[in-house]
Amino acid sequence: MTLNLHKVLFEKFGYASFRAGQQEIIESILNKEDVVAILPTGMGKSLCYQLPGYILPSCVIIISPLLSLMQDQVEQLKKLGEKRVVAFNSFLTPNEKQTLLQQLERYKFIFLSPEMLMQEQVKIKLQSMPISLIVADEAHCISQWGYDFRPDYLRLGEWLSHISRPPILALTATATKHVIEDISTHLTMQQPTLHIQSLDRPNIHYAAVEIDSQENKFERILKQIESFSGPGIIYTQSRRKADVYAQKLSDKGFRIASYHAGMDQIDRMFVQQQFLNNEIDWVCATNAFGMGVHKDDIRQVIHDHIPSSVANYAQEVGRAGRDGSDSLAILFYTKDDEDLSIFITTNDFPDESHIRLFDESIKKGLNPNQLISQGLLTETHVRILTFWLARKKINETIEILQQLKQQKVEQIFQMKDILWNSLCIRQQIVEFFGQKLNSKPLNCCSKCGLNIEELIDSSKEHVRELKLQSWEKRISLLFKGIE
DNA sequence: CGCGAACGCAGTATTGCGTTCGCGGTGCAATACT
Repeated sequence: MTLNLHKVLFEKFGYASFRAGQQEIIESILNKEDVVAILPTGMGKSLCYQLPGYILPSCVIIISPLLSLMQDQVEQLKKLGEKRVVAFNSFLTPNEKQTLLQQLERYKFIFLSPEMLMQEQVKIKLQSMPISLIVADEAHCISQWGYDFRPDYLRLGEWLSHISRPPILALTATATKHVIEDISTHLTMQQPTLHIQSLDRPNIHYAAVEIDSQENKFERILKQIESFSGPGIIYTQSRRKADVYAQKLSDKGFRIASYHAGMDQIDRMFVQQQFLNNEIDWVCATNAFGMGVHKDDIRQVIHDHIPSSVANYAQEVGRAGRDGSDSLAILFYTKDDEDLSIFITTNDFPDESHIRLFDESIKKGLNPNQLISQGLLTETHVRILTFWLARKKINETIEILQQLKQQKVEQIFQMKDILWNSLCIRQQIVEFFGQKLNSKPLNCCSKCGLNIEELIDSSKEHVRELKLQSWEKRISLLFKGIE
């Protein structure tokens, strides 16, 4: 078995050895176990389902949260020479969809959103097909988005009960014990095998800096990107601020663009591509930016606010330093940041009046979409309430949503506490995810003592080494291609 | 909730002040229109 795996690894992917955790995960999958795998960003998660795909007899279904992520992975597989790969999503025309649906079993790797999986004709088709493996990519989304944003994530359990259920693999970079439980519940896992790598990223150095006023934040960020270079991401809390900062920094001569959900899909893809191609050095973005951005040499992640949870923070800073070289995660906060964070994360929640309004309109047989066009409810409200009121009584729904809202507020306080107290940031993050930190790197974080000058030197040195390495690697791949 | 921009007013300057208004994250799919 082991020999066989290495053979496939080399022949299909061109690697001589596995990275930490990969082999164990793949062996569990081939052993027909349900698996929850937690691998830090950049540790080769996709290989964990791609390789078994070549060994297992039938297809692999990958549930993916973002269209851009699907497109990326499809392209990646195509580059490896795989033709039997497809993303079944709304980029397809109705005709293309019908055609594809009729010949879906021809494909080896099929990417879908949870929303698409819930569609009746997709359900029926997948019921009739042999499936070897189901993968939940970025599985923390089940917990993070399912309850109050994209309820189709919570419908996966019901969906799974209607197909001949193969083993399931859940992949993520960040999950607490609670999130792991959520994942296994909603993916109907009985006793999943856990493969958990250390979440600590020793080459990421943390800093939290208090700023006396909102107005001074920009000047401080400017100073920051002048002294410790990019490429990097600046996270802001609003779309407008992302645009304003990007404009101001662009005027100062930085190669930068903004990125947020208010932009066209095309523009967003363009910015991401420019960043990956080193045509710009900075992206100033809301939390819309990041998932699926496979850029290895991100040197800085700057925050202009307090993130809405430790999990979000870990995801965002985790995008730095995938190449292993020293990187900086620096966060600027003012004491009043939390007010806006609380407002933004809880504002969308349907309250009791929304819930009763929705319930009454359903009982009267009215279409809830009317309430949207009257401006009484948002689309998200309707989606969330449709989900909960179909499963819970009205009073239970009110209570559940109130609790969820309260949890959101608590998550902000947890984040704030990590920044404000005097303890090591790294240690607190690692412990938040239920792990133990064995050792701290030099220049660990702003609370342990951080010398940014030293970081700049060492990061330059490491980048130089890496460029040499990748040159050798490129040559070896070239020869492989000729053979 | 809390901030900043825009507005309105006074009334003889190109500013000052109080008030109102608008804004504030994350995505899918499908539809309508060019």
